[in-house]
Amino acid sequence: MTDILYGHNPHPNIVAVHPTEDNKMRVYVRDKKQVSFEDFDFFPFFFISENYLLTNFHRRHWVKRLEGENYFEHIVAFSRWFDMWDYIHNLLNTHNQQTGKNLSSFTDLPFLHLIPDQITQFLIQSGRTFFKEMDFEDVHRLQISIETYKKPGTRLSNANRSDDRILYIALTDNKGWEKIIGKKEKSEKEVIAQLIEIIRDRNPDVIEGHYLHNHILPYILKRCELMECEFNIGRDEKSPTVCENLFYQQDFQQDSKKYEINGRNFVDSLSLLHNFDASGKILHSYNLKYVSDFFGYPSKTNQPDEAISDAEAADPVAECLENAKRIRYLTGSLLPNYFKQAQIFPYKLDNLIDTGSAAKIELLLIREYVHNKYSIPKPQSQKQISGGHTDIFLRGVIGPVLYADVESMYPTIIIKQNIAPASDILNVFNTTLQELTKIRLEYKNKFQEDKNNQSHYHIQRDFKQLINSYYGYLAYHRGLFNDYDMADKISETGKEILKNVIEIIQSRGGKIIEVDTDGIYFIPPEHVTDEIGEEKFFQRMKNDIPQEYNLILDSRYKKMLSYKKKNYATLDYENKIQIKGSALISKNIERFGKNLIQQCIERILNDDFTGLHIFYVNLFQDIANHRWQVQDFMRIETLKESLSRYKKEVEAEKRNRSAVYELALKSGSKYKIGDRIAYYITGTDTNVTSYENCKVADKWDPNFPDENTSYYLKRLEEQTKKFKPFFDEHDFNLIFSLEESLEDLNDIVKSKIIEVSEEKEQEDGEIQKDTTPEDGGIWLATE
DNA sequence: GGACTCCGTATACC
DNA sequence: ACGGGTATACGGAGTCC
Repeated sequence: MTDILYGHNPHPNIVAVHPTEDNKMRVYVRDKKQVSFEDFDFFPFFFISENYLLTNFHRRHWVKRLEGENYFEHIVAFSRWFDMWDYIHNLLNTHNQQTGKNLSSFTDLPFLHLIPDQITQFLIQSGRTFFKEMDFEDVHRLQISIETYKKPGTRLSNANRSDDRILYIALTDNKGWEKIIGKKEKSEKEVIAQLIEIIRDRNPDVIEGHYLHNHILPYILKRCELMECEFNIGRDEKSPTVCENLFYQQDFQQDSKKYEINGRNFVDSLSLLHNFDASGKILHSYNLKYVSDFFGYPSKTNQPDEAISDAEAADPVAECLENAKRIRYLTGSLLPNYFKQAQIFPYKLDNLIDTGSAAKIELLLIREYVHNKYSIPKPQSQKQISGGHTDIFLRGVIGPVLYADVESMYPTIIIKQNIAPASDILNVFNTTLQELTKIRLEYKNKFQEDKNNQSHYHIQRDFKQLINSYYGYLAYHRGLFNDYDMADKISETGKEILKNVIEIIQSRGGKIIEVDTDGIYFIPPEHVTDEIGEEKFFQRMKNDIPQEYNLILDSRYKKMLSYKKKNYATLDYENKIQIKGSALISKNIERFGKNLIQQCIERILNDDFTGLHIFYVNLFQDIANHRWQVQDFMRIETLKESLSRYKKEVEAEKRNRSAVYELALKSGSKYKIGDRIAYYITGTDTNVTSYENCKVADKWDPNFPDENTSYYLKRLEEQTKKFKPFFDEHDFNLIFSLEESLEDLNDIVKSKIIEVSEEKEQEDGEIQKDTTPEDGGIWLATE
């Protein structure tokens, strides 16, 4: 039943939806080249639990008792959006009177469940979704790039300054059309008028830009405001509206503006990139040229027959057009993923882009429950559940190494064991997971067939993430259908599977290095000496585990530096090094420390101990003699709460003082949440209290360096200490000392491997407790 | 005053 | 508006000798 996944209404070719003034929903449909619309009834609704229904509400509404015994067993519907809110205000008042509380928001009413977005409500109610029966290229997408003038001497163009203005606007679309405006037009007002005319004429479904919400739209709207003209580009001929995303973080209001336009979708390539690289480890910047090149934009410099002249490169008009093309390329690669998702989830395209997985999963459930007129549950109260299994067996420099993992372990467990929330009577959870898995595999195969098609890669990647979130949803404290027992069952099953694989590897003569949740690093048995042997060994091993779980040989490595649980580095057969773990790559470490760790890992993995020694000596002396830049030793931290809240908490002794906040308070300038402050440690004593001895990085003067050398030398030692376990003490002291060795260190120093459980015994001097598996000691005796 | 523990925060892995 | 648990590093504050 794919209706459960796509919604039960087959209405094709929907490209936009918005509410009209008379409380209908206007649905725009693209047929070949024309866009038409039709208005449909819309009944705003919410879920409510018995006993809380109002008896004295006289505006038009319907109360429906839903089937089943889940907590929210009534749905209340209205003919007008305003009436629904009226009802809710009455609910709040009644509740406040009865309880003496002073609740101000519907989110505080535990007996009410409301989906706050009108369009999403409509899509749930009607079973419609966007883009059914359409191909991605059928959607008409327009890219926009603006070139602004800035007053000489200023850093950025400012729409508020009368001198600054829009010079050119470049427009492209996915049909290959391109246009520059601002060359012929006499005034900025004419440029904007021309822009509006073009948008209305071309009539795109999607308007795309880089920094669309933070730069392009606010700039254009500000200029329109100053010139007292409308930017009415909506299909209803209205202007964009701002949704001040007023989400409150403690006592501080953080504003992030988003714009909406009736009848079209605004897509900011920045959001797509942010979703692509949420951890911030892949992309080094969001600069348009950099990111489009990263995704493989065929730039002119790569095409010798179309050589780019210097004049052209410096031409702002050409550059502006080039930017629009780069946006088109970027969204062409990243947007199909959301196009596909929009066919499934009841969201308007632009809302879908910044929605989390839990919300998506939940709306699939709710849509089906509404369709079946079935009651929906409330969240279970929070409870600690078990997680994945992690362990480390060997520390040191080890090779060769294999990495095996159970493919999509948690989702597979859910499907194979038919796990679903107890409240999910209609079995939507498991059904949708299976359907989403099919789609993921379909796109994974498509990508295997054509590796040039990046959009297939992105689709399978995001669907994989979504599928993996099904486990997280079960333990999500706000999830209506959460079920902690089921989440527990999944992670316990996962632990068993992993322990089973560990035993199999050990029984076949392999040695485990490190395991985490669903993957295992191990040394193949000695008789396995090459890639073919490894593959054969793995296949034999694989036969020992239950067929429904797919164990795969994910990768093989020349060497591995195993440090602690979740902290290691690998060296592959192309000599590429990958470092993992917060102890080894944390952003919290100063740049010099990060460099040091990287050098240590690189040189240890390559047996270059002499080089490492020289590097260490040089670094030590650079620090001791202030031969470095503030960027090398400053630390950057983000203000995570408001200064007033910080002060309050410190005074109440609920929180420790912290250097960044003290600096922000001292400076007197206005800092807000999210601001980043770079600072360094001053003073002379090694063990200074950092919040009393710190300065903003800008104030460091290379001519009068006042950084705390002794503190930073201590930091240096702290980082090098991490590598102590890899050597005998004598060897370690040869590398990390200032003295010159008479011999070549590469001839005498050797890195070593330690059995971690043995080490534990030695350090603690304790009898080993039964925390390790009963067979843990058997194979340790070998070698 | 140093060594130790405890605790909260930040970051990373899967 | 918001998936989860497991793990390491680190600074501050309190405790003990």
